[in-house]
This record gives sequence, structure tokens and C-alpha cells, in this order.
Amino acid sequence: MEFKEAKEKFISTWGNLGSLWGINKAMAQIHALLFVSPAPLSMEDIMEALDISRGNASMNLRGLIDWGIVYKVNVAGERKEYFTSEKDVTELSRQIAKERSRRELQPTIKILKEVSNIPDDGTKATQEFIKQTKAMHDLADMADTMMHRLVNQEQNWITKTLVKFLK
Amino acid sequence: MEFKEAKEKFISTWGNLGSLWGINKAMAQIHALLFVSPAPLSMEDIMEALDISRGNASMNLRGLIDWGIVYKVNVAGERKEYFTSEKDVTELSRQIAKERSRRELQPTIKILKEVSNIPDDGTKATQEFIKQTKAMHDLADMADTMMHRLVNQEQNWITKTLVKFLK
DNA sequence: ATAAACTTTCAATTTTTATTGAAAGTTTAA
DNA sequence: TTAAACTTTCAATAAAAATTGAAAGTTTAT
Repeated sequence: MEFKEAKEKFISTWGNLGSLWGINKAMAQIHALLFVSPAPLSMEDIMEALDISRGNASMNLRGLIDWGIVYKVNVAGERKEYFTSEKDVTELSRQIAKERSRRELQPTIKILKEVSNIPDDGTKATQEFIKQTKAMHDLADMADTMMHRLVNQEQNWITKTLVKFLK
Repeated sequence: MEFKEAKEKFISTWGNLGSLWGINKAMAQIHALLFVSPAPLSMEDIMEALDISRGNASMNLRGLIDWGIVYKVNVAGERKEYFTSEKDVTELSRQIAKERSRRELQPTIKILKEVSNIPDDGTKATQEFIKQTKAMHDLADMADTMMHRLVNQEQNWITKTLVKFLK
């Protein structure tokens, strides 16, 4: 396999995989393209490389910036904006974990807490509901705490934890 | 909040959250419904509770069975099939981790290995591509190994690991 | 064997989501 | 200050995904 083919394969795979972390195809593909580019790219570059419209490129770049994994950069002597992605996979993971916790996990935990707090009216249906939603709440809460450990404190929590289990 | 309202809220929240683990709304809602039901439900029950068609119920129940988190059960003296979900949240997590590894992570790792193995032609673009896809491969491989620890060996790997970090 | 009870399949349709492209908006250089 | 260079917005459109419902398929009781 040659470079060009491999690059296309990587970008397309990453695009289809976007759903794994909750983003659309174009967004994931832009990220993939920037992730393997040695230098920042302009919007034109991205539009051309992925064959997408200006509007699409603009909106999805903003989305990636909101996720905190793509940055605007100024290239000396150039008027237009250039973009580059977070290159370090550990930092990338941390950023994604942080955002998913904020966007999905925390709102879910809040709702689980609410619904599991209804009064026990003594019926089987209610009792099962409370028991199950409480269990789910505790699980989600644990997962969220893990993610925060990952994101905040020790930079290399992943590495430390993994080293212990991987060898 | 009363039981009925709480139940609706839980089912609807879970439905919208389906995308978090890569399943559609109806599928996630069926799972939520079964998860909090004290007794197994028939297809009729599910269709009525969620206001969905027979075809929809049938296909999504199969999907959930394929995920290994919903089971068919026979109710004595009844001809039709009844369905129940995995009730234990730990087992549920294990099953989902196992399936996601098989469906998404492993195919991705294979492709990352392939594309990062192209010959180094000495250009900057190729060198960056190899470096970045290798880093991504290693990360994905670590994540997959973690998931396997979770799924195979120790039943309570999560608990053990978490207890260490959570207090 | 047959018919009632039940489940699955899948083409047609609806709904949701992503994408386009051109107008409006913004910034910069002269 | 103005016009060229560039970016954003958003209504219209296209593409993708989910849903329906009825016909076909299967199982079971008699």
C-alpha cells in the first residue's frame, strides 16, 4: 500500500468511526486529515482534500474547535486562517473524555438521580424502577469519576494504570 | 415526580442516549423499558408501551439479542415469546464493552496497523502519517486490552480498579 | 393436514441528519 | 473608505437512517 491509498483509507475509516465518539463523518474526516498533516491546512486545502463545500468545512471546523481538538493558527505573511489538530494522542483522549463527560455523562447522571428519587409507593413496578435506575446511576457516577481522574489530576494516569495491567 | 413520569423520562433519556453506545432510539428505548420492568414483556406489550410498529419491535429486539443484553424467555402456559433484559449493570457493561471491542475497536486496530506499515519514502508527509497512525494504533491497542481485562478475567476488575481511585 | 397464533422480512414511506451554495458578515491592506 | 480577501450563516436540498405495515414465513394445537 502506498502513502496516498493509506491516507485515504485512514481518513475514510476515521470518518465512519466518528459515531464512536459522537461526531459526524465530515467532522471526523477533517480531524483525521489534520491529524496526519505535517503542516497546518487552510480551509481551501481541506475543502479540496475532502471534496466538501465551504459551508460544511466552516461549520465542522468550528465543531472541532468546540471539542478542543483543533486549533486555529496564523501562518506568517498569510491572511487566511490555518488549522491544525491536537497531535498528541494522550492529550486527544483527555480532551475527548472531558467533553463527553460534560456533554453526555453529567446530564445523564443528573436525570438518573432525579428519576431514581421518586417515592416508593410499594408497587413492584416502582420498586424495580428505583432499584434499577439507582444501580445505573451509581455505574454512571463511577464512570464519570474515572474520566475526571483521567482528565484532571495525573497527566499519565492512563499510562500508570495500563502499565500495571498490560504486562 | 411520580412513577409514570419518571419512567417516561428514563426511557426517553435512554433513547436519545443510544448514540453514546451506537444503537438507534427504538432499540435503546426497548432496552430501557425491559431494564426497569419487573417481569418479562411480550412484543405486544413493548409495541404498546413505546407506540412502535410490530416490524420495528421485532427488528430491534433481534438487535438487542445480538448485543447479548436482551434474552427471550418462555412464560409457562403462554405461546408467545417474552423478553427480558440483562438486569445487572456490571454484566451489562461487560457485554457492551465486549461487543464494542469486537465490532469497532478490533477492525479499527487492524486498519491502523495496515496503514501505519507503509514504506517510509522519506517525505515529510509520509513520515508524519506513519508516526501519527502508529501512535493512534498503540492507543487503540491499549484501550482494547483494557476492555478485554474488563470482559474476560476478573469479574470485578472495574470494582477493584475503581475502589483504588475513587476514595 | 389445517388453521390459528404468532414472528420475520422488506419495499415503500417518513423522519432525521448532513450538505450545499450563495448572500451576508467581517477583516485587512492600501 | 473602499474593495478585495476571506469566513460565517442558514434556507433549500440531498442523503442517510429509521419506521411502517402487510405479505410471507414459522410454529403449535387439534
